[in-house]
Amino acid sequence: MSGRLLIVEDDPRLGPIMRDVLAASWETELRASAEAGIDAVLSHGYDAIIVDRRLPGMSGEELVRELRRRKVGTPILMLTALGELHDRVAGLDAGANDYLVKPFEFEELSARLRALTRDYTRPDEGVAIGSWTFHPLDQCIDSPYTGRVLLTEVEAAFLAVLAAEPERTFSREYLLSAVFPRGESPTTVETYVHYLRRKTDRDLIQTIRGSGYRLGTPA
Amino acid sequence: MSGRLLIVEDDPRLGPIMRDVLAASWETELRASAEAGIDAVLSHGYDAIIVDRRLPGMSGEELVRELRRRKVGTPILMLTALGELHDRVAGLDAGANDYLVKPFEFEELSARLRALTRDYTRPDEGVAIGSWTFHPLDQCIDSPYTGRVLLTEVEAAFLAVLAAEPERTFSREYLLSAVFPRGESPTTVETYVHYLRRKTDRDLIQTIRGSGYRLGTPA
DNA sequence: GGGCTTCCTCACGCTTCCCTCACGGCCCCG
DNA sequence: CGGGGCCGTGAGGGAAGCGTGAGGAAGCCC
Repeated sequence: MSGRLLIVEDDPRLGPIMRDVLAASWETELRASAEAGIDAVLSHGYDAIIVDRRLPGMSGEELVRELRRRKVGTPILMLTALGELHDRVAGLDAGANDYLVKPFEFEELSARLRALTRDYTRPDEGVAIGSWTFHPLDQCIDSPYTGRVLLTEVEAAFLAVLAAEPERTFSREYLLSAVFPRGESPTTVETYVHYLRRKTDRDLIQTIRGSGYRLGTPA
Repeated sequence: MSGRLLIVEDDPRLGPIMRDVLAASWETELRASAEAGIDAVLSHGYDAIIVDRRLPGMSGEELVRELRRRKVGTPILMLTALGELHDRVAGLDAGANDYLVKPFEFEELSARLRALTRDYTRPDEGVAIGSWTFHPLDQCIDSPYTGRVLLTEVEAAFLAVLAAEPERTFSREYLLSAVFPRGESPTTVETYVHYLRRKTDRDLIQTIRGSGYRLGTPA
């Protein structure tokens, strides 16, 4: 199982087929409209997304643009019946990472997904967060001033999610589903923000009132 | 100029053409064999690599595999005359990030390179308002002089409406119905103009007496 | 088994924000 | 120059969102 995959496809035949075929190697989820897709991404988080270019209402391209605008960095593969050059260019420039023309073979789709989600840079050196250095594998975080602080498993997982995309603001629901797979109480998020802030410093995690939390120093 | 690009291509006609065409947006370098390509990568570092699948001696696929084995994470686009499915799958599984079949159009090659090297984590540029830069999603506004100011939800929504059409003068009623869906008191508009002016500077929003408000830069 | 850490829930209290209102100043017109 | 409509500004009530401490349940190590 390579991770979580979202498919945004309104074709009532192709959608379910893709979902079922790819279910062999992915935890797949299917949505039939761009709006539903955005909702899903913002509240759950995926490792890859397949988007049909032609969707009822908001198009696949607009969907991609909206997600990129919201700083969602998840790899996106765009799917289309149109093989024209300018369509492909437009799709890629909207923010898609790859482009596949229908009809396609599932084996190629699988290979492209694998290529998109491969992670070549698994840093062991740690991630910089403000003046701190976070070591996900060692579950600790260093400061040049106050030294090293050990984190618990959940604290480290929580911070890792935020650190994966430092510029992005994560909603409460996203964090909840990303860190706590079973539906925990929403206030748990606040508690762990509190723990991390107490262990490090108050400004490590920023509150965006009404939206969620994000890392670091906007000032 | 998007960065440094390495082309590994032995075709004495196609290689130089690619190098010259892509030189418009990349600092390009050309190598004619896999071995020379590996040398170049290990000693220089690039932001993207184009590899022909068919090369004299060591193949493009082996080249990719070797680079990945050495933990080189640079995005690689593979190029080939072979359009067969199993070739494409093999190329991607070797570690290439994308695959383009000859003959191709340069515009698509460019678009795919752009897609491969795009950095989603860089902060978006925001909307310019006078000397300020407004970031709707982050709910903040930057000034080169006084730094960043955080806005509340309603303040940001209010400013977003004005910024959508910077040249337009918005009536009080329009702003009221656009920002405050339920019919709020008309003076609320004045209050939020006031909040925004206090947080930024007096000239950010201009009063058009008898008509409404518009964004700065009067002339 | 006892004491410790960790994980998660809950409820109280506080901060922040939203919106209203009333007063006072400014501008333009008569 | 005086008056009336417009607009700016400060204070404040109410509510939503968030922070924080206490505490119970479960696992771990002695």
